[in-house]
This record gives sequence, C-alpha cells and structure tokens, in this order.
Amino acid sequence: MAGRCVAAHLSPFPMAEISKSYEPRDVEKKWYARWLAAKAFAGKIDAGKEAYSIVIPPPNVTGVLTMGHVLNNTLQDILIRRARLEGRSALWIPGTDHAGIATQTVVERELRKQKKTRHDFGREKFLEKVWEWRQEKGGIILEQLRRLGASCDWDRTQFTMDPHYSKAVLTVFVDLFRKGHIYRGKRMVNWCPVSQTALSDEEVIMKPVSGMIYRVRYERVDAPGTYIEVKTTRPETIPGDVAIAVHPDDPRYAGWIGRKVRRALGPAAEIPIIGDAAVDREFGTGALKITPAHDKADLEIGGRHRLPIVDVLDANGVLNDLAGPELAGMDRFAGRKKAAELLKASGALVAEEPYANNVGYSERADVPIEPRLTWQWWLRYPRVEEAKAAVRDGHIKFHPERWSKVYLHWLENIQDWCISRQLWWGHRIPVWYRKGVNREQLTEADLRDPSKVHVSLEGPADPENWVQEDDVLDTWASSWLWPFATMGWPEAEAQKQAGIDYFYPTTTLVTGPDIIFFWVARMIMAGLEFMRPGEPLERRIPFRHVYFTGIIRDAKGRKMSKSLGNSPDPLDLIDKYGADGLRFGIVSIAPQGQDIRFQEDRIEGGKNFCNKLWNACRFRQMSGEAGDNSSLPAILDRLDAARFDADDHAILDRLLATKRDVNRCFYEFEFSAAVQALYGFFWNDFCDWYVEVSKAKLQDPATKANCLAIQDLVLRQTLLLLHPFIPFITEELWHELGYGAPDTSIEDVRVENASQIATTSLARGLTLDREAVVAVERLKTFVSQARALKAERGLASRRDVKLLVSTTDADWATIGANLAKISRMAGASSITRQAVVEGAPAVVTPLGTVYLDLASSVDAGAERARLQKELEQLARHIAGTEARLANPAFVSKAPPAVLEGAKKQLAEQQAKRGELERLLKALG
RNA sequence: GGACCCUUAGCUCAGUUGGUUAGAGCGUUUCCUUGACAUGGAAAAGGUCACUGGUUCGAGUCCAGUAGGGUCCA
Repeated sequence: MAGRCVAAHLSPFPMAEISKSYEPRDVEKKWYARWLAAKAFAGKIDAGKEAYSIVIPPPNVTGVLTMGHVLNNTLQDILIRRARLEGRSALWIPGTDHAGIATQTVVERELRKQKKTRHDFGREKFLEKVWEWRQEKGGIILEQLRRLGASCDWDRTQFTMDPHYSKAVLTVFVDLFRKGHIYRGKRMVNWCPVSQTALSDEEVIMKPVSGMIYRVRYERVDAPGTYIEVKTTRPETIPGDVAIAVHPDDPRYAGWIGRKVRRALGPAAEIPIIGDAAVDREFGTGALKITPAHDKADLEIGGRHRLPIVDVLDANGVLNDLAGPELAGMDRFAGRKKAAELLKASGALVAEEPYANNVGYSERADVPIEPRLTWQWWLRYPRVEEAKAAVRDGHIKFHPERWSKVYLHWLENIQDWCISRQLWWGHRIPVWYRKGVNREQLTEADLRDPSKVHVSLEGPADPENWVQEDDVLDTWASSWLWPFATMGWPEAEAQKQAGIDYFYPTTTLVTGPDIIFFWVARMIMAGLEFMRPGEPLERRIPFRHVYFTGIIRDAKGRKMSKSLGNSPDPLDLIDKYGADGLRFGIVSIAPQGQDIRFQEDRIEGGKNFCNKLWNACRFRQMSGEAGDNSSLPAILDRLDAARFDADDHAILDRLLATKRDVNRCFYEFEFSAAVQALYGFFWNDFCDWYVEVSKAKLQDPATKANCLAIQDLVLRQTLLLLHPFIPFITEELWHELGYGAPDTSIEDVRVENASQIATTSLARGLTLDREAVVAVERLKTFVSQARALKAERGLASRRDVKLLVSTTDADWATIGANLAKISRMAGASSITRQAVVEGAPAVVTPLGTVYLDLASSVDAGAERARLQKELEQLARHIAGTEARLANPAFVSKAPPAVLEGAKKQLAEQQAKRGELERLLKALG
C-alpha cells in the first residue's frame, strides 16, 4: 500500500455528509473490490512480523453457502482480520474439496436426465464431464464467501484435484504403501448400494429404525418335527445362511450342536448347528442364524468354523440367483417382504413383531448400508501415539477443551481406514497390476512383489503390460493433507514460494465437532508423519489451536437440512441485513461450545447495531468540524486534560476496560462475549450516555473541542475493535471520519492495547480518574430515578419540569458540576437545592432526595403506596445484610473487602431507609 | 451400555478462580417523532437459577444423586 498522506486530512477538512441510515449494499461492494484490487488479503512472508495462518475447512465443491459456513467462516475472518490489526502477517488459504461421491452423484443425475449413465461415456469421457461441471459450477461457494467479506488470499485458492495437490495425495499413498501402512484386503466393508462404493466407518450414520423382527424355525434333519428358532430382522438373507449357532454352554441346546437343520428359505440346503461362545444367550431364542456374507459378526463366526460364504445380494442391493428363484431380482427391501410371505406360507414363520433397532445409513445417499465382503485398500494410521500426545500434552489446544476427550477416545479405539472407493471421480490409486495377475488372489507377499504389482507416482515404464487399479481414494484421504498440501508440499520450490517455513504450523483451525474424526484427527496424523521428519512434534503438527463451533439449529432445535427446508439462505440474509449485520448477529448468538438456535431477530439486531454505529458517527460529523484524526497521537494531542469532567474520564475508562475485555475474549476464543462487550460499551456507555451528555458539552465553547476529540478517540478505537466482526461498515466510517488516508485501509493500522493508550495519554499529562466512573454511575442513577419519577406522574415527555434536591454539600457539588448535562438528560428546566420539601413526590437517589415541584395537587395515597413498597423491599435487603454481619463466622472468615462492602452497604441502606421514612411521614 | 453437554425472565441465551439487590437481546405494557439513529429514545412489568442432599461464613457457580432434553461412541 502507498504511504499515508497525512497532510490530506489535517483539520479543518470538510467531511462529506453521511446518509441518515446505513445502506450496506454499495458499501460492501465498493470495499470488497478495493480490498481485492489492493491485494489486501495476500499472505506475505515478513520476517519482521509474527505469522498468523488459517486453512479453510474446504467446502464441498458441490456446496452452496449454509448458515454453518457463515458462522465458521465469519469466525475465521474475525481471527484473520484481528491478527492483521495486531500487526501480524496473516494468511487465510481458501479452497474446495472434490467430494468424490457427492460430485459424481450430481453429474450422474444430470446425465440421467438424458437417459444416460456414466458407463455410456466411459471413465475418461465421464471425467471430462465432471471437470466441465466443476469449471462451471464449482466456484459458487467461494463467490458466496466473498459476499460475506471473507478476507482469504484468493490467489492461493486450492482444489484437492489440482495437479499439484493430486501429486501430494499420490505421493502420500506411495510413501505409506512403501512403509507398509497400506495394504489390500478382502474384508467386510460398509457398502452403499446406491453409490455402489465402500464407505469408511465414519461415513456411516447409525439411525434408530422401527421395523419388524421375524421368528423363524428351522427343522432338524435328524428329527423331523423338531425345530430350532431364531429371530432375525433380515429374512431375505436366509438363503445365505450357512449355519445356526448357539452358545456351547446353553443347556437349552445341549446335544444339538453338530446336528443339521434345513435352511428355511431359498435353495434347499442342510446346514449345521454349531457352538460358538460369541452367541448372546440372552438375545431372542439364544440361537443365531449365521450369514457370513451379510454380517460382520457372522463372518467372524463363520471363519472360526470354516463355513462357506453365500452372498445373495448384488452390489446394487438386488437379490441374486443364490437367493432362489422366488427372490432373485428383487430389491432387498421388497425381498424382505417377500421372504416373510414365503416363510409364512411354508409355516417356517413362527411370529413377527415390531422391532426398534439401529441401522447404519450411508451418510451421502441416506440409505441403509450393506455389510459386504469386497477387496479394498486399507490404511493402518501412522503416528497414532504421537497424535494423542500432541493434544494430551497441549501442543494442540482444543477449544472447548472437552473435545480432546472425544478425540483421544477415538484414537484409543482406532480402526484401519478403508481408503478405496469404487468411484471414478477422485484420485485414482497409483497401483498397477501385471496383466494376467488375478487380483482376487493376491497375497500380501504378491502385493509387495514388483513383478506382480507396481506402485509409483509415474506408473510402470512399460504400461502396455499393466492394468491400473480402478478404485480412487476416499476424499478425506486428500483433505487430511490440507494444511501442508496447500502450501506446496511436496515440491521444494512450491513450498518455498508458499512460505511453508513461515506459515506452518498454522495457528488456528476453525471447524465443526462433527468432523473431528473425519478430518481433524487425520490431519494431525498426516502432519506428524509427513512434515519436517525428525523435527520436534510441535514443529510437525498442522495447527496449534482448534476451535470447534457449535452446530446451527433452527428455532425448534432441529439440525438445519436441505430436506427439512429449515435453513435460511445466507445470501437472502445478506440482502436483507447486510453482510456485517449477518456476521454480527450470528457471532452474537454463538457462545463457545454450545449449539446455536438460529433466530432471525438476532441478525436484525446485527443490522440495527450497524445502523447505530453509523448514526453515532453521523452525530460526530454533524457536531463540529473534523480535527486531525490521522493517528492516535494526533487525537490525543487534541485532548485538553484541564477540561476533563467526570464523563470524559468515565468513558475513557470504560473504553480501556472494554479493550482489555475484548483482548481477553480473543485469547480465550470467546467471540460472542467480545461482541457482547462491544455492544454494551458502544450502545449503553457511549451512545446512551456519553453522546447524550455531549449535547450539553457541545453547547459550551469551552468544552466543545475536548468533547469532540474524545468522541474521535472513542469512535476510532471502537471501529478498530469492531472491524474484525463488521469489516465493511467500519472501513467505510474509518474513512468518512478521516482516520485513514484515502488509499489506505483500516487494517494498515495496529490496534493499540489499553496500556499503550494509557501510557501515551499519561505522556500528555492525562491521568485517568477511575473514581469518575463511580461518580458517573451515581449521576446515571440520579437521572434515571428522576425520569422514573416523572414517568410515574405521566410527565415523561415534559422537558420543563422543576426538580428540587435536598442533599449534602458534597453531593450537591457533584450535581452542580454536571448541572447542564443532567438537567437536559432528566428533562428538567431547573434543578435547585432546597433543604426540605413537604408533601411533593420524591425519590431517594445516591445524590440526595429528588422532589418533583408540582403545582398541582399530589395524590398522597398513591405516593404513600409507592414509598411503602420501596421501603418494604429495602427492609428485606437490610435484614439480609444485617443477618450476615451478625454472623460471627462471616465476620471472622470473610475476606476484608467483602466485609467492608457489606458494612458500607448496610450504612447506605439504612440511610436510605431513614430518608424514605421521613418522606412517608411528610405525606401525613 | 460408555462418554460428554444442557435445564437461569414469555422466548433464545450470557453469567470466567464461590462474595452486595442474578444480566442481555427479542417479546410484552405505557409514553415520546426533542436537531445521530423510530433500524430510535424513556420508563416499567417479568426469575423459589429443573429437583434433592452435601461442602462452605456464603452456592446459579463446587460435589453427589434424581428427573427431563440433546449429542457422540459402541
């Protein structure tokens, strides 16, 4: 950025008039374009600065912006923008992942409209179609993030199918294969019959389902008329039964083991009754049908007893010939019904009853998965122990901390990862089989035999003799490399360009707890395995902090989903409330660690806050000519310590307290608390009080300049503090009020911390009077009570009420010093001191008793009731305080400060009671 | 079955080492277009902090248990 031009905005310098209400649309458009043009979001290597980096959780390339994205990315942007304001070199890397199943499904759906399948095109042509789709539609969500104001370094946008990224993915595969972490095996996997691919355990969602359970009897071959009964929810798999198992110690079946029964359905067969300790005697009848092809536990039992495997289902979930002619060709669900009917007809069905159980569903296709025995590629996770240590020992900190327990528990029970997918869209596994080699028969030794299997990035030198593996890798097997593959790994030159030495490990990851296993844990293991081998753990981890957001739910607490249609379109919300309004609103309802119930009125609140900010700045602009606002020292130079009154001291004290508070919130990842603190300070302390008292101060030529300088100081700091949350409006106002030269950005400035401001102020002879805060609190209460007194008598809107005060000399001095301000605030034409007033409506304030000087008669009865009520309330408090002080244990054990506080409180309460009693008496 | 979270005003939620009379936003009632803002201002009503015990001088806060709701894992 060009250097700032101070001379251009020295006072006096007429400011353009700010419009009456904030119109976000043009402001957002204008500033985003300028930021892009200035390359303001570029992550630059700067040895003089501390690095701060974030990699975006790459949204699915088929995705559109959801409320979850809004929250997640707003928080990342807040962190990044704050880091810039703190003088760090910030980098936020954006990108998308290729979402194997989702993307392939989307494109196949389009093809289906033309009555075609991917097989009509073949692998290569189909992939061309997917790329076309991706070029056309795959960038939508990134465009939408720009509307939100996300300050990503767009020049670094990554896609998990980019050539360099693919190289990283395949390099990792080859490396892990060579290290022996990857193997091929025929195992029971979670099979999705719709997508027709294997899924990892993490992609299966257990859902409670209410179905039927069938009690089926199998007739003994050796003893016709004698039956063994089993309970099953899946009668359609009976043709795949190869045995009936009972517990060997089960007395009910003593002597049955070794006998044979007739399979109850499907091609006729005699199957044995076997004894296996894995059978749960408590469940059902204590007998279990064994269908090794369709159940993981059955497969294990079958293996132990060397039983055959009869697979009655095809890959698409349709029953095949092995199921017998009645069932063959039927879908598994239709087959289930039919099987029940057949069993009923044959008399084998003893009973059927409703049954609730948990069924695994495919996360993407939302259909029940099928346990299915197939050849797949598996990964034994590397660095499991280190991954545990990284979190357990605090090198990586989870916020909220409790998620580390979930993380550690998963790692304790970790299972090998099925990384192959039977898809076309994705990273094709870099394995080639020698022509003629039977893939179904490969042993572990064959796999490691270069004459049979070739594994490399480049492929075999004689491709004509080899056939490449058809499967691609799980998408997560590319996104687990995200923190370093986005920084050029494994190419040395690309890494240098990206500044991996400077930006890795990244500082913070912001994500949802729902992908703690999918992504967070795996990234940690990948980082530990591949980054900076041999170096200490803290240099290899991918990030230092992980912030887990809550999940956004609708007003009824349900998860937002497309099918429910209960998710508002964030872009509509931006149109309606502005990006800043949406950001402010969503952050304000997102406390750390809890799920969030979405309420649109909070977004409206965000917009209202922006409008308030806008108008406070407008007020400043209309109040007087601009001074030199070009820097903090320039503004401080305009302050006149001699003109400071209690309100000036108090607002600056509150400003510094708010800065400290916000600082702490950032340190502790308490974003909603930060927003709350800023809201409270700005709206209540500044707008509702300081701006109002300014109106009197601005009338007085002696105090005007100082008051304007204070407003400039407060507004400048407020804009800096608010900027990460609401970047557009703050940038606009920053310039409107002349805080930055036209060709600079608010982010070129560093946000000063509270002590820096205090020190700089001190150097100018300004010592903040902390006592002033107390005085202002009393003045506020005084005004508020006086207003209430008026309101009670229907005089709230009258500005010409005469107030009388009976009070001490000291309190009258306080009132006198602030008379013009509080008269205006209370809507009084005069406030005068008077010893005692008889019979007028009155209220006891911290600065004395205030009377309403009413010419009209007083409703003594109502007045008495009001005072009586207040007296009763006070009496309860006094009794409580007295009881505490009368307790010797309290007096001897409570800390002195608490004890003093209680004594002081009692004295105040008693004094107030005396005054109220006097007023009551005066009423007669 | 195991782990974790939640239960505070009509609604949605804050409440950071235990310490005066428990807060916010929205909603509600009354009043107000006064020269920043009606996307606003003023005033007010509204809570036995789920329940039961315990620790403590003192518990919304710490501990144990109970009830209800939720999430994840098996």
